[in-house]
Amino acid sequence: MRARQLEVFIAVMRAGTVTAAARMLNISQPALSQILLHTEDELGFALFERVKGRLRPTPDALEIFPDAERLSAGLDGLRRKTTDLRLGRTGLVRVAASPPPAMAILPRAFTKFRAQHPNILLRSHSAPIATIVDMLRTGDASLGVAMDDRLPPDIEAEVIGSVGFACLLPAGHALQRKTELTLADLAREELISYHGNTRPADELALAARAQGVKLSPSLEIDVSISAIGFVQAGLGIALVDALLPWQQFAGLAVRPLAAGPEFPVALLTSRTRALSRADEMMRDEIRAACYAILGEHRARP
Amino acid sequence: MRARQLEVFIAVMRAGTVTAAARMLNISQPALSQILLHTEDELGFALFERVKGRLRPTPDALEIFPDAERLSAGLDGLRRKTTDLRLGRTGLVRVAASPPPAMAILPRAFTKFRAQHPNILLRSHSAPIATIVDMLRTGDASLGVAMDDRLPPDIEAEVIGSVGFACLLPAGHALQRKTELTLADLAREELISYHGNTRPADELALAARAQGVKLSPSLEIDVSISAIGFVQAGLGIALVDALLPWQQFAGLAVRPLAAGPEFPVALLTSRTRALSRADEMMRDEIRAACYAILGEHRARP
DNA sequence: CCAGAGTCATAAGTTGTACCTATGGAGTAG
DNA sequence: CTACTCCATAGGTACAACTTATGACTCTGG
Repeated sequence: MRARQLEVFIAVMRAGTVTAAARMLNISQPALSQILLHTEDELGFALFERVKGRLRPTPDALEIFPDAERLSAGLDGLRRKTTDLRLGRTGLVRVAASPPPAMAILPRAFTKFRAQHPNILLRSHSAPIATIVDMLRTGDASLGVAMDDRLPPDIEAEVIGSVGFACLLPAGHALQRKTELTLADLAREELISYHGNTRPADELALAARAQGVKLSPSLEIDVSISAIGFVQAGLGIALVDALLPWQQFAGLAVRPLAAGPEFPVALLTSRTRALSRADEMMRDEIRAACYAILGEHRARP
Repeated sequence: MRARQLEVFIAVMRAGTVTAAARMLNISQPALSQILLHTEDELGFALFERVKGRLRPTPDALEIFPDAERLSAGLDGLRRKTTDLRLGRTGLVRVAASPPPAMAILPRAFTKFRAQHPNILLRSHSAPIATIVDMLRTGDASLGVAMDDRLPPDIEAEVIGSVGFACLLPAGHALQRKTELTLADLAREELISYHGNTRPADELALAARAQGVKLSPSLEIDVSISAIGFVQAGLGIALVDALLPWQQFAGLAVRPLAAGPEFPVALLTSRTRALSRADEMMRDEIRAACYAILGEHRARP
């Protein structure tokens, strides 16, 4: 099985039809059809049953699909790695992070790192946690920073700090007079917060129940940074992580949430991939930057 | 990077020289040299430094070597798996069958199959017909064997034989002197047979009416094998399928029922699911085993 | 029941990869 | 200097991977 045959097989399995798979791979339908037929001929057994002009995977195809996917992803990762090597000959450190740490922690860590290692190329990816895990697995990133420490077993999560919640008030809101807010203060407010079935939403609900408060989020978001626009528009008070540098944004006031739950800040690495020396140095800088920034939070919240 | 380029790179890394690597891969030295040069050209950076006519790996080559080795090993593994699948050396065959064929046909079919394909995992489920149909639909089994050919339209039933009824007499019963029994012989006996509204019960009643005989089952069972205990306890004569190897059980005498109805023996598959190659081979073995066993029945009933 | 949109397969032709054999240049060792 | 080893180049063949054009089949909506 050649690499191309692997790609074609996977595309057809994912797309369901030859035509759609050909579109995915940006080649013509007959080209893909030929490769598929030739692959089956070489393998000696059918990968798909042709029934009423459609394709249906055979059990044999289902059997090898997971391996094929893993291998193809590995090949893609290697291709990306080689192009990275071509471009940044002296080295490349890729960090994938959720938006809050990407905006709060990485700028400082990258600044320190760049000062010490000026010719190492740095790359930052801001992505949701699932993508970060995927990038670590394929080698598209070697370090990750996220606000969750419950991760698959092949990902190592080192908790390097924790941060509470912040309340974002529209400019001029009455609650702005208090230096910190409690869940009880928010009971009758219009709330903007993480949508249900996510970890922060669960923890907020849990804390509210424990304090005998009933919260009623009326606007749900998936990433905290998207709250900014809604708060500026006066749609309500946002309950989000306290890590993002909210002070930088105009039109809103930030107040810490007292006695609320905490987010862990975790440094992620793949257990199946070794770190380069540059990666290790970056890891140290991220640890230090996180420590420093959380210290500033506590000093001047 | 194509798969072949990966193999060539690894061979050169391991062998140290182009010539030795070409020998390892059983190709000519110029062929391998070409592939290597072309690979470097495509990658955009050198994998080897040419110094004094010899090759020395560059740091970049060392960087990607572990990934390349892992991927190449994975590809080899997939190739081995596919050839195993083609030859039917690997896989899992799950057969769901009613108790009579499960005990009479599957042992022989599995024995033959195992002799030819020792590494294929076999799994047998003994279940009532409704469960068999369910398992075929969900993919929990790919083959079914039952004693009924009237099945839902999404289940294909191939009749591979038919078998009559057998009478199980308690040891020492008066009728034991006859070599075969008729429905008339059973008219005034205590009978153990399938409970009403099942196909065998209906067919028995139909045949009895056609022959002007009135049967009076006094004990109803759902699966034929459960008759054994009742017969051994002297509760009556059982009228059951002749397929199960009743001779194996002590304390009862077996006599064929003459001029009685017949059970079809059907091989079941789902019309919406394809068979793996291993499944197909097992299907052939089941057909053969059924043919052989029914032949033995006719020869020595 | 037919027209149109979708499916997959086939045909014919182009390009480039992966091989081959034959040969040349360059370093090393006797 | 010669013989040996190494790698690269030249020229040619077979096949894999594409292209466009086309046909056969199935489902669906008027």
